[in-house]
Amino acid sequence: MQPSGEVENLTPDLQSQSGRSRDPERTKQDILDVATEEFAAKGYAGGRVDAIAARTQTTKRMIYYYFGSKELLYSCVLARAYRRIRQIEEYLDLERLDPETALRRLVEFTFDYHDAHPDFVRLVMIENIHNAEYVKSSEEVRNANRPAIVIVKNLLERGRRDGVFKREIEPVDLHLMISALCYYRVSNRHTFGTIFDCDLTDPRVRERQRRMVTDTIASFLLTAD
Amino acid sequence: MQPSGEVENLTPDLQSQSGRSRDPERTKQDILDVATEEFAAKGYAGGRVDAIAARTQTTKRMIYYYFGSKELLYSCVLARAYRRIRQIEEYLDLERLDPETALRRLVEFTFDYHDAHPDFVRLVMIENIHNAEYVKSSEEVRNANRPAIVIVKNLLERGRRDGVFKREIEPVDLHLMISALCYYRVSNRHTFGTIFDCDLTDPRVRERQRRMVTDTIASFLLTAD
Amino acid sequence: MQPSGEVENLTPDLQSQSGRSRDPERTKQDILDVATEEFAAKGYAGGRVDAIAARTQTTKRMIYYYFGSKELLYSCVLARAYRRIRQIEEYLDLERLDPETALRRLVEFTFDYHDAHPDFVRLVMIENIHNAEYVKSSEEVRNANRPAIVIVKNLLERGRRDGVFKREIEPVDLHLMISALCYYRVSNRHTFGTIFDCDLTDPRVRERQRRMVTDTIASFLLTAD
Amino acid sequence: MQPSGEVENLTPDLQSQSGRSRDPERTKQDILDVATEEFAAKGYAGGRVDAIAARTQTTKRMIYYYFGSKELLYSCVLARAYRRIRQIEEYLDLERLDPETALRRLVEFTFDYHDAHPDFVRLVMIENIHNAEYVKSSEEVRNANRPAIVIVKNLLERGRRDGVFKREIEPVDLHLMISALCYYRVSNRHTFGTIFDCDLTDPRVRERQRRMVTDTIASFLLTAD
DNA sequence: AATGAATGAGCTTTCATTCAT
DNA sequence: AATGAATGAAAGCTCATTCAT
Repeated sequence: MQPSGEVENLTPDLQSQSGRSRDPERTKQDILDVATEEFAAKGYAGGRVDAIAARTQTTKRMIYYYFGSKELLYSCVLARAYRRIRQIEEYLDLERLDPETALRRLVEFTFDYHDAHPDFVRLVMIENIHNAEYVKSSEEVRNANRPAIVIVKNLLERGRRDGVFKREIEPVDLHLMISALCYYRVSNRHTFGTIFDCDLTDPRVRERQRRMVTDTIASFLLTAD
Repeated sequence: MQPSGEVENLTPDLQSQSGRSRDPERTKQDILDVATEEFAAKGYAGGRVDAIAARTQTTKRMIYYYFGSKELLYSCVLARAYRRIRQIEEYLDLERLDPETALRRLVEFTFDYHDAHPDFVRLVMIENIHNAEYVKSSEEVRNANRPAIVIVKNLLERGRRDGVFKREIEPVDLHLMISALCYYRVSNRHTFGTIFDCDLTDPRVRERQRRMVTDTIASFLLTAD
Repeated sequence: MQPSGEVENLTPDLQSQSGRSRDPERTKQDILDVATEEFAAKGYAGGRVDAIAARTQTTKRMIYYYFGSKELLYSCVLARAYRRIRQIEEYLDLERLDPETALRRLVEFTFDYHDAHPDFVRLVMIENIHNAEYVKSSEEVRNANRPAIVIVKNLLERGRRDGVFKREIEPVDLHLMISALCYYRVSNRHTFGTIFDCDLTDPRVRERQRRMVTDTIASFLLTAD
Repeated sequence: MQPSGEVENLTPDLQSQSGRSRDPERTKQDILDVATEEFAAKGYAGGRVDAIAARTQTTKRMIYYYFGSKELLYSCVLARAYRRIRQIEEYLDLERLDPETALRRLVEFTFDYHDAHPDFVRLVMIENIHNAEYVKSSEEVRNANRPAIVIVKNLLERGRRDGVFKREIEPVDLHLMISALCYYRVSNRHTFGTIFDCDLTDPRVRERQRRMVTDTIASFLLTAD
């Protein structure tokens, strides 16, 4: 396939010797990466096991060997996606900041994460189309994500105690608003962008909306009727 | 000959009395109603032409007779859904109200419409999964929905002229925020509800969030840093 | 495929015009015939839907169109096989004959039917390998075959009343013995024939065994310890 | 990584302590025991190498290491089953008994063996479904079982010489009848039991039929037309 | 001698669609 | 204008088996 002559990027991985991959864990991650793209792009029903296999170093048979079924593969994709957002959330470390700064930081982080991970947003969309069947069945996902509310709760209490936050609001409701404002512009990028003729991926638009969303949440908590 | 179990060539028996239904337009609407439910419930790829036919007064063959293909049927479903929200939007009649009242009314209407039409929300989700391919191809949908921005634009101008709205904000950004806050709690009902153990369909929750969302938008526009 | 020249047996069936069969009922029977052979030859698990399709005028798809699944096809094959033996049983008309003649006629008929229908015997073997799951589920098969016991019961009563039959015996036990003696030489044709080096399909062997089996049953009923 | 659901590469954990079992012969017997059950239960085509491995102390790989292929494993299962019935037959020791007693003993032994070994009966059924391909190929099986005819032949000759047996009958035919009457009630337990609503495993039924079968064979040989 | 990892080939089944009147 | 019958193509999945040490 490669003609003779100088070949610079001779990949030093052992795997292609006689077609067998040496590293099962790497193969599994490879499959998960591709499956994430496929399901995020086409949905669960629209995603094709064949298509995943074709873009992988392995065969379709290996997908079943490692994951058992299309459904189980989808579960693993989703579990990993939810695990990742949670891991990063832990780095936030809002406790040391004053309430308003902490709030702004939380919103900005949420904004940035959604903006940077459209595939995660799409997986969540797809999971909602399936009535969250997998999330309902996975205690892991539920447990891993609930702490998000605790973070918001602690922040709210601190802000109110300090007299900075003027509003009464349920932690879950605040979390919902922040999520909504960060999620929608990614999830509905295509319909909204098309209908209103604006490019939601444009960096300038992103910056403008990032400030607006943060200000909206802040102005709500910091004022009162 | 066939024992239990579904077999394709089940004679359609009584349903299509004497073989043909009298009213083609009614038949088409019937198909569209069922198709809307099916696509909203299962997505485009997950939706089954057979399943639509089975819950219709006609046969699968008629779907192809009237709509040509699954894709065209989906287009019609989407077109109708977008047409409907637009029709109702026209009743809003915000011009006669003072800016703040008009703004609150706009948010409340948007909130109520999304809350009352989860199938519409799901169709929009599905269309986004498909990268808005249909919306991109349909001038009708685009034209019918753009006026929404004009409404917001006029309202913003009037509010600023009157000195009521203190913020500089792009009409499209305001529309985005209102939509996001109303859409997310319906679109992500299942994942959000499951993870944070709250019922987003509960009337009390709805009322609380309706007020909160309206206040959030209002407080943003009516205040300044 | 056929070279030019005189072609005597031009089958007058219309079916092969443009590849579509005109007669669905005939197609179904065709599939059932081939499926009977396939399942009888290879068992349920060993039978291949592809193999059935290949020997049919239709495609594999049609098998699913008409029968829904491999399992349902197998059910239909079995139902038809049981229906047939029952239909023929009704022609026996033992009532008019004296008890001994009637008994001999019953045995001979049973012998001949098994001998002439090895595929039926094989289907029964296969059904027993599957613990009669289909027979258990089919009221039709059970109802259709139970009358066989009534025939035996009536005959036994008549024979005892007339003083011809000297033995006390349960109808179901007599039926079992007759069946066993007629069934085994067909069901175990291959192992028995191979091990003991005899051809159980040889007409002379069949005649000898037919007489023997009949005499065995008769001698049992007509004598007493 | 894998949530619920069976996946192939489940680590075999504790089972093969330190990776290797000490006793190869014991392992082989273990595999044969499980394989006998599996093939007897599901047939050759229906039996699964995976299922056998799962219920064994070893892995699927070992089955291939020791037996080479599914087919060879099946052969070994069958060989062992035939070897066993033969071994026990040798204990019969009919020579010392008078002809009628010996005959009754032979029938009763055959009856009891079949009744006690339904798996053997099922293996023979399965082998017949496969047209005795294995038995045909195995000189061992053929040689080991033919003596059964010699036993019957000697008995018949002795009985006729003594004037006790009145019938002319081929040894192979007598063996066939005895086998048929003992085999059928086990082989067709499920279909016969279901259709005629009787439990052929009930001890009282067994006793009744045991006597009947023995009497039938005896009455046939001891009487003449 | 023994084994964990991997797999090609082929299985049953499903799907949107068209044929033929 | 309307429809019953049929179907090609491809999907998800399973099976006995071999690779490579």
